[in-house]
Order: sequence, then C-alpha cells, then structure tokens
Amino acid sequence: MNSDFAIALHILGFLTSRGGGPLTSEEMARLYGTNAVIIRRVQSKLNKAGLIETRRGVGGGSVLARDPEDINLREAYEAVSPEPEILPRHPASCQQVVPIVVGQFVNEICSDAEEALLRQLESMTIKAMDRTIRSRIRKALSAKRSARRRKAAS
Amino acid sequence: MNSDFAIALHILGFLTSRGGGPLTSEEMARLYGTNAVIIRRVQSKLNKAGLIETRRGVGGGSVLARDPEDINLREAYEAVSPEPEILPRHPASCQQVVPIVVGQFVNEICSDAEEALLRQLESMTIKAMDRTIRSRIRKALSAKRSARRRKAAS
DNA sequence: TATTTTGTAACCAATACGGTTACAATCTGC
DNA sequence: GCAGATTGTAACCGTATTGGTTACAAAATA
Repeated sequence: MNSDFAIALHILGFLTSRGGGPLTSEEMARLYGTNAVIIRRVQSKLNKAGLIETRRGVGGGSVLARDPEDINLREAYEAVSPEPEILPRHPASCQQVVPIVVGQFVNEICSDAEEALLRQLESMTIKAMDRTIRSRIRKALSAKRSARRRKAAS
Repeated sequence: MNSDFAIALHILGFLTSRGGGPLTSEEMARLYGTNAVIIRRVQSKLNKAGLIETRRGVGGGSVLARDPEDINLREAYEAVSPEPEILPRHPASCQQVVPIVVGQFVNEICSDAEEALLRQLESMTIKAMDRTIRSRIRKALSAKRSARRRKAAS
C-alpha cells in the first residue's frame, strides 16, 4: 500500500478539524511535513471522487464536499486506489497451465482480503476517525507535558 | 505482496501431487517456468519453517515434512513473509504529532486486515488447495481439448 | 493585469523485485 | 577419497515503483 491513503486521511482530517474555511495545499503540506505537490496529487484525486471541493486562485483551496459524518474511509481508499492494492506480483513468463491456475487461486485469496478490508473501512466515517485521532493526540500531548514536567523537576 | 507466497504454494502443491519422491529445484523450476535459484530461495525458507524436508546431493531435493492435510496456507504465508505484507509506507520526515498519530491509526487498519487474511488462510489446508487446483486444471485442459477439436473440425 | 492557487508533466534518488551467474557447502555413490 | 549432484547464498543487473523536487500552464480572484 502506498502512502496516498494515509495522505487522503490526513487531508480529510485536516478539513474536518478546520470545520469550514478552505485549506491550501501549502498549508496542509506544512501540517503533514512534506512537499505541496505530494498533497496536491492526492487532493486532486479526492476532488475528482467528489469527496472535497477545490478552487484555484486567491482564497482558494479545499473544503469537504459533504458532512464528515457522510464520508467513510472506503470512499477515501477507493478515491486514491481504484485498482486493488493487495495483489501478488506474477512472474513474467507463466504460460503453462499449472502456474496460471495457481496464480488465479492466489489472486482470489487476495481479492477476498481486499474486499474484507473494504468492508472494514466502510464501517468507519471520517467524523469517527477524527474523534479517535483527536482523543489520541490529546493523550500524546499530555504525555509529552508530563515528560517535560518530570524533566524540569529533576 | 511479492511472489514468494505464490511460489511457496506451487512448491507445496508440486510435492503433494508427487506424493512421496523428492523433487529438485531444477525440476520445480521447469514446472513453474523460472530459474532454479528463485525456487531455491523459497525452498530454503519452507525448509527452515519445517514445512518441507530438503536434502543435498544425488537423489536429493525436497519432500513434504508432514501430511498435506496437516499444513495450512497460513503456515506457508508466514514461512515466506515473517513481517506483515499489508502495511502503508510512511514518508521519511514525520516528526509532528498529528502525522504520527494518524500513521499509527492507518497501521492498525492494515494490521487488522492482515490478521483477517491470516485467519482466512489458516482455514485451508494444502490438501484442500491441491484438490481445488487439480479440479480447475482438469477443466482448463478439457476446455483446451474442446477448442482443439473445434479447430480441427473447421 | 498581477497574484494566488491548483493541476500536471518531467525528472531524480532510493528502494524492492525477479532474474542470472558464480561458487562454497553438503550429500550420495562408486 | 573422488566425482558428480544438489542446496544455500552472495553478488550483481535491469526494471518498476515510490516519494520528492522543479517547472510551468491553467484558472480564479482582486
């Protein structure tokens, strides 16, 4: 799995947290810690899939196209990877009967796994993800503060 | 997913069909249609995992270490990929809190999918796979014969 | 028109993979 | 012990994929 799915979740999460105003690719790139073009490539896919709305020019950027309660992780996944990700690579020269049949067999196992993943993703909304992430960030930050206090006390 | 899992299933399937006598990497490479070293790399992993027994020298090669009824696909999978295959690649420089937390979130989704795949694989034995593959090969060959007959008649 | 922002092409470095050659280690049989 | 067969593994090559960067056209605003 490439990192596009993770970036897509970041973008949708940023826009959910922002809750209204648009964010530019530059701003999200700073939040994520990468180049703006990396963000834009995924931004463009999410836009084409209808999950976000994007405008160019001054005051432009992206906003969520729908309520985050009405977007699930499967839609984000399929927006950035139209073809299955869980697939075996097949060697070039398999023209005999046995390898072809076994290859199809392995393909089916992978397709089943991909479908199970999609079902799992479908059951979680962006809003729910945002709640989970926020909660964990609070914990991570308070743990950091504790560590700083311990360090200052010593 | 790299092709090692598919090759592992080929090796175990070949040995099941053979049903006793050992097969060398050269023979299996011919059956699979690739170089013998490719086979040997996987052969070695299956040997270390205790799924096959391998001997060098004249009359050497590999045989199944157990009854194919007592080997399941999960064991084959874990023999060739000790670490999870379904994992997102993370960008190099993510030292901020949000990307780290979201990254862990995506990791957990992938771990869940990997575990689901393992459970699925665990439920099928090499013997059952062999039956499925044999049945499909028979179908494929009879379809081929029919095509040849149709071609000869025209 | 000038500025901002997206969209996308072109390219680079790093990584992973399948494949090949080569060779040491190990086993059998004479 | 010697010769031949077989595995085990390192080294290397070409290709494909990936994340990243630069560059620039297209589009939108003021």
